Amino acid sequence: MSRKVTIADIARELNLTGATVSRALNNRPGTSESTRRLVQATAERMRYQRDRIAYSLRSGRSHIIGVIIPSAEINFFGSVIHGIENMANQHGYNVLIYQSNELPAFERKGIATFLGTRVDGILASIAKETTDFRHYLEVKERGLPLVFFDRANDSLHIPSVVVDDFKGAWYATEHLVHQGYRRIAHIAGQQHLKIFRDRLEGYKAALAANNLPVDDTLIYYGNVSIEAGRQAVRHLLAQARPPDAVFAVEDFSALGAIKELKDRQVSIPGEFGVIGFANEAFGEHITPSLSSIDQQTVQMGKEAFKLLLEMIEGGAGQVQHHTKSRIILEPVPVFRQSSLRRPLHGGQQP
Amino acid sequence: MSRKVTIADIARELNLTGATVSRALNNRPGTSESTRRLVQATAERMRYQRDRIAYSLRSGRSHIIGVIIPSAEINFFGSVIHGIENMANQHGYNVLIYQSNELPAFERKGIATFLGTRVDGILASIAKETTDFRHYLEVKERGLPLVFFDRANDSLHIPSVVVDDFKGAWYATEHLVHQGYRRIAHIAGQQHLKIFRDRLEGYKAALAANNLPVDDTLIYYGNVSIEAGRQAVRHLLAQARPPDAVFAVEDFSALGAIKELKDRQVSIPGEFGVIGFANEAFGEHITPSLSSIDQQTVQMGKEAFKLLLEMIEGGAGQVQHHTKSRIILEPVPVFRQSSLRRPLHGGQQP
DNA sequence: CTGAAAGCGCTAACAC
DNA sequence: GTGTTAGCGCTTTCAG
Repeated sequence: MSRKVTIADIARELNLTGATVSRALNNRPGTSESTRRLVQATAERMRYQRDRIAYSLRSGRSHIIGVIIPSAEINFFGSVIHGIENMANQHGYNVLIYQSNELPAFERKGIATFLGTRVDGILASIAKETTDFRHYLEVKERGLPLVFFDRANDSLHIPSVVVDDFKGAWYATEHLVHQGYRRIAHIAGQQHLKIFRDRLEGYKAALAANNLPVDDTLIYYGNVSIEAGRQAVRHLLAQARPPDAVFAVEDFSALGAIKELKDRQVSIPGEFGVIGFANEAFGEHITPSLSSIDQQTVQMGKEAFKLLLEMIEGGAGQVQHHTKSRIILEPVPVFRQSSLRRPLHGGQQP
Repeated sequence: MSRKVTIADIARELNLTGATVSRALNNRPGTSESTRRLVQATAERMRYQRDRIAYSLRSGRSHIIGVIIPSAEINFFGSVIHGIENMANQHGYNVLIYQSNELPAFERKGIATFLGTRVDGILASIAKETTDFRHYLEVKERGLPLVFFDRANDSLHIPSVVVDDFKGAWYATEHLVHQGYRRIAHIAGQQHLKIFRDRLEGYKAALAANNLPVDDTLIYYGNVSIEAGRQAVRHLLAQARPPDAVFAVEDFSALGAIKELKDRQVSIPGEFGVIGFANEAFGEHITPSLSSIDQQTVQMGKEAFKLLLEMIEGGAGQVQHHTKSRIILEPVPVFRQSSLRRPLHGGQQP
């Protein structure tokens, strides 16, 4: 085990002192051009590598950011992490992962270890079970930069990066209208989550804007699962005036709906149109392929890191005023077979 | 920004000295029961939190492990990370993520930053483009615990956790035999990757063991993609004596094969059986649903961490001898519609 | 332009 | 049992 080479080693080698070597390595003023070059060359030769722990202790900066996600197993978050890590890496930061498993207790533990590790900032997506947000507010009060992504909570006044769920739902619903569907149902998600509420509102608004009535009997409240999608279809088709299309709050409900419709020999998209939300990987491969709304996951990760970085570098105090503290990404519709019964072209409007 | 509370603060509060407080907090011998309790209570009250940076600098241990993966966007790795992080968390460790993006240059950079951060160990899955393994050998020589997962390289003699690709391929192939298929083709992957070579060998061995000839014209060498799967089917069906089933080296090729077969109105599994490898999420949802071999991703992450932990705690030197340095996980067949043309039951053997 | 010295917060040796 | 001291590796005053 070859011992690590330290600044002291280099200093000894060159008959200098640690201070000078440090200055030279960091290109700080107060060293002659020649010694700086000499020092840097020897450092290279000796394979010197700055000890970030010591650096952190001294400087108070770790160049590490902490990221709290519900689970790395969920595709969506893997994709966001991808965006975060790539951007962080470009800026000399590393990424510490912590999974909440959707439980507030883990969130608190994650924040605690992050504080101990002196991360320079925290990115977080709130756990489903979290209703008390004090641990997040404490982070803010400590002056540690914090940015939410995807699952945010506006009332906390903490910067966030989210996708525009309202608009995405609007796009999805309006697309079904343009495709000639007239009774459009909605499979809704748990209403205590803002993202699902927003989608419901977007759905309603798009109907209204297109002079279609909002019929509460066409809204099915489920729990975001394949089974909920199946149940929704059973429920909707049993009605006196059944719908001819459905916008599902996310892709798994949409998948359940498609499965149930196929079981009942309802042709998609001919008799019935389906569109989901999230653009999960499977949507492209099922039959019929699933139309959906893409949430720009990688971009979300990148924007979240950039916002955090501004806060870190700007000094957390001022950021609230100087930087845009709420970034809303544009959802991107992805139209596939499940909702297309007429050719797509530019002039879709009536 | 309320300043951090340190051991010194507690000591001052109690008219003690830092050393005693430290001992008490860490339940180390040499403190009276009463003071220990007192100290711990005050620490709690003052919301003391141990500074891990200082701890690390002093102790040389960071309780952080570094994980190098090709990309967090790939499902498989997200799932492994899930296993790693959960297990690490249980043992008081945190996980630093670094993506290689399949490039050795990033791997080297990742290792360098990990060394700087004094991670206690490294878990890595080798990038596809990596052919020179010196950076990994250096980690080993420095005595820093290192474990490969999934993408390993035996010749380096570095501990690893992998799934038994040979056996998985054997299971897949033999299953097709048991289902009555007699001319079984294989869509192979790039042969410079060991995992793909092993699957090819498992396929051949299973055929031989079942007294079926290994016919080289039934092996298609592709590049692991949907398109390769389609090409393979086109190629195979054009032959004088076409196959009646195919074992694809992974699920995307299998998916391509299914798409092409459906386009050609070949009935699955009646006329033609298909099985893949990896048990990707989409396989369950396509039509027909895809049979595959599960790679135990979460388990892989957990085992990898446990092995690394043994090395960390045991002292890296001895581990080579004391611990099982190569863990081979049992692949788990998942039989679905694409390969089932007779009912499954216990007595499958002829 | 360079050196000496202090200190980030913690723990481990060695006193007492 | 508790205190004193030193030091992990680095940066940053303050002197020279």
